[in-house]
Amino acid sequence: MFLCPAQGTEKSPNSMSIKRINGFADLFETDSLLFDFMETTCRKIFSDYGFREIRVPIMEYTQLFARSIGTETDVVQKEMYTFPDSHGTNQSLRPEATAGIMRAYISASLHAKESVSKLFTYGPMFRCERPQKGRMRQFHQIDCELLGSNAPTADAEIISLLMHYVDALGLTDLTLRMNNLGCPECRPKYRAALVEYLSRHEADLCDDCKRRLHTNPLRVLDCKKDHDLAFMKEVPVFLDYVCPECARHYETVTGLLQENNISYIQDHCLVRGLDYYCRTTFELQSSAIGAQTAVAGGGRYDGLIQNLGGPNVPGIGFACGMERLALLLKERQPRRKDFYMVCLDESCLHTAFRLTRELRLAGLSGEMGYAVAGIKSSMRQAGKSGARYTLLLGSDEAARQVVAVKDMDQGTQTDVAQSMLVGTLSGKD
RNA sequence: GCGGAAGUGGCUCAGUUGGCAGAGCAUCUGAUUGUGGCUCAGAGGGCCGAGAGUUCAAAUCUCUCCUUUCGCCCCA
Repeated sequence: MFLCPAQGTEKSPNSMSIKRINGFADLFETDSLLFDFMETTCRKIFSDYGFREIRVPIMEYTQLFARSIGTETDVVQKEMYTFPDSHGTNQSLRPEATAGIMRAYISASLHAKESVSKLFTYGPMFRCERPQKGRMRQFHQIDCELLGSNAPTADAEIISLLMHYVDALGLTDLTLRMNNLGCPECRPKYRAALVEYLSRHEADLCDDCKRRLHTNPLRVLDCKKDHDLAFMKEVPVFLDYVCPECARHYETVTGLLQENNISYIQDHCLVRGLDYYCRTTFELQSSAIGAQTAVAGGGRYDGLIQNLGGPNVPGIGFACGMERLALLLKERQPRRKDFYMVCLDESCLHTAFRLTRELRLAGLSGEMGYAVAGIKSSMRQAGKSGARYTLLLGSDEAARQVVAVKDMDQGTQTDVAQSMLVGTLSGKD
């Protein structure tokens, strides 16, 4: 201790508390229960549809994301957490899950083992954006991918699953928006026509859209500022450029949705931020969660696996933002504990510990006070724990240890032999 | 990366023209009640985000920085 300098009133730097990283959240019980609910419901429903869980690493080589998401996207350009490994090769925390799943699919040659692969995962993703409501730097997504089928029924099944899932969570007031993005045959023609039209009105576009016109012209379509401009009413629509195959595919998908009472809004302005999407595109929106309206989004990505060096296998999938779902979910109550063990006498502490352990091994849930406290504060703790039964363990005049079981709902109290405790509490359920 | 707003006990926030740092809730203690929830009394707990400046005097005024938050951008 003599090495320590005299402590004055100055605060030593070591005593400063370490802060949480901006955009990274701590989830305490209330939020944690919401995530547990979302995950449990997800596992149940997704597996009912034949999807299997896959867990992929949260880091991949940066190149994987660059090639799948698109080198020009903001996500790749400036939002990824990227570090060199010991050989100097860049690796990144995943900003989304699809790329990693595609890589795993190719690595494991799943296409050779089964014609169709239905996979889902959920977990943390990382994007270094400015945090705001519904947008964290570490955020969580549920991700669902259906690989190996280009059939419209696959598209409809994926959307049906998504709608089933949010319904099971008890969410209403969500809007499904749909659009057809076409294929590498027809989309470039539309894109060219759009750029040609918008270039003629470039002077009237907002500053963001002037930039978008060159980086991602389809994005101009869903600009909030320019949407109501007069010349936007005359903007070329994709429907006039779509090839017959894409048109037929999309009509079948939307027909299936209509037949099954899955309502949606046809939104010609709906586009995706990531490069790999084609044909069927959809987004699930809510107006109740702030500026970030998208709760889930997805679509078809038929060329992606081949682009990543895999076989030419089509795919469709979606990602669902769990923080955004959580904003819409009602608070969930923790499961009620069966008992709270109060020890009234120092000589009973070991017995209290043993009885608590026996009750737990028998499948009952509960806690015990760790030390003998005053009856008042002990009862207070018992009350706060919310447990159904308070167990009072103490010694009588003959120094025998006795347990009293108090029913916290009815206020009744009965003495119970130690050997009967498990049976008594189990029987009361 | 760019804007707006806000930082005062654990939490939610008052704090007047600059003049001793406050309330409610929570926590703990005590009283009362049959051994918890109600009521009453009391206590602990603060570098007023950080640093400079103005002033006899700054939580308060000025500047800088930091953090948080809501938007823009982007995305789920």
